[in-house]
Amino acid sequence: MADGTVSKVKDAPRNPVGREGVLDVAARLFREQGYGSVSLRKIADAAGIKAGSIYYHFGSKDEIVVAILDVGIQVVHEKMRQAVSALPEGTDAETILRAAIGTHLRALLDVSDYTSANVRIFGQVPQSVRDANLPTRRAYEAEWDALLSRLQERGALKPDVDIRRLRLMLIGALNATLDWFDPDRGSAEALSRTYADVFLNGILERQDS
Amino acid sequence: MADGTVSKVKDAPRNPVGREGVLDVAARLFREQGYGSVSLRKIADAAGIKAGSIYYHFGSKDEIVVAILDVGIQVVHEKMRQAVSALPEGTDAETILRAAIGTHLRALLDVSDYTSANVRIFGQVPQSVRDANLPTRRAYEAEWDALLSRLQERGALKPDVDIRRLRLMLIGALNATLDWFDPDRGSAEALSRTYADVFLNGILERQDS
DNA sequence: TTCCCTACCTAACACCTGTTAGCTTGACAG
DNA sequence: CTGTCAAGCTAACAGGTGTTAGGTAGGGAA
Repeated sequence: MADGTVSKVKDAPRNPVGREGVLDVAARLFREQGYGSVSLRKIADAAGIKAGSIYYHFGSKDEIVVAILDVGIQVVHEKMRQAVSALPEGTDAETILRAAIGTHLRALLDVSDYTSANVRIFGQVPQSVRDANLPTRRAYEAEWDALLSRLQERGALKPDVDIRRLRLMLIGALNATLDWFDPDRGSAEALSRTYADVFLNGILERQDS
Repeated sequence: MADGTVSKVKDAPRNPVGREGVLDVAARLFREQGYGSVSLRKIADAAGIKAGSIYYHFGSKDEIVVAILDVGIQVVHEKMRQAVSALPEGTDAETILRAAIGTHLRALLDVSDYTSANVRIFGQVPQSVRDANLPTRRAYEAEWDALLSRLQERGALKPDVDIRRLRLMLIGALNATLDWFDPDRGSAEALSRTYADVFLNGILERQDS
């Protein structure tokens, strides 16, 4: 425990905000206010530093935004992959889909400012920023397409639905919740169950009793 | 037909852009580029006038945006109401819902720059502007809630789904298509059929054969 | 002709934006 | 004590923003 030099162990050295601190603050602001109304000075203020200092960590505003967009997708991608692969082999299609839907929705509504910021601002951001985020985005989309294709080939999904279109509908619908979700009216967990109910079985009462 | 004075009939007097011309151009730009990247100078340029001249027709930029948002909802509201009330009495729930869904989606994707602009920029606009648009929006939401409630009371919809939540899910899902819809990959008409299929009956293959 | 009114233009304003260059601070290593 | 280096500060820049005051062209009415 005791050694010659003091060093190494830092109690509260000066607590610099740092690159990650800036990113965290920026992600929260982008989620709350959208892209257009968040300036570098707002980010700096909220982080407790001055606007110019941001350029010590980032080369441009776009660089911040791209970083946030990428992390946002990586978070939800990783969580979704883990949730699905944690299920025992031979799990039925309904359970798998419920897990995937629930994970995506919780990442969006409960867990990550980065993921919600991504969904919120992707459509507001310059084309070059969108392009930079595309590869990451494509990877997540491919994960969903693979999952859905597997289930369809297994005969669990209706055979006539186009996978790409189904994925766009599904993720689009889930992402849209960000505009109106209110935790006081029910948890993300409960909402995800409702979504799964509707998407899996529809809303029509069936008369095959 | 013929009268003393020439007057009244104008062939092509000077063709002023006018208030409506500005609105039309602005709605298109907002739909294409979002709220943040459309300045008054861009609107003026596209309309063929100078920025200052816009203030002859509008008191502020917000006034333009509010006007566009309101018209956007009114258009789709009117069309949806007409489409549903044009159906003969006693039409089955599935047909009614397909009509409503199809009308909303076509207004969004085919018909109106105002409606698509509304969906695109509502989340990017200052709070005061959103508030100004709320009454119009509420009226359209009420129309949907009334429709869905009627069908649910009739026993056509599953009884355990909350109407408000169902409406948010449905319209949210439809509006999300604006982010990815590509007319080269299929018409809005066809897309609306797919949406109705999924929402009405779900995506799971049923084994009650 | 004279007047009016609509629809526009010109030129400027105060403010905010992203970005840059150069300086300061504080912790640690030798 | 000295030097180094990460982290942040100050002050300014060029350009874009919404907005305003005052001027102007041109058609219709009297």
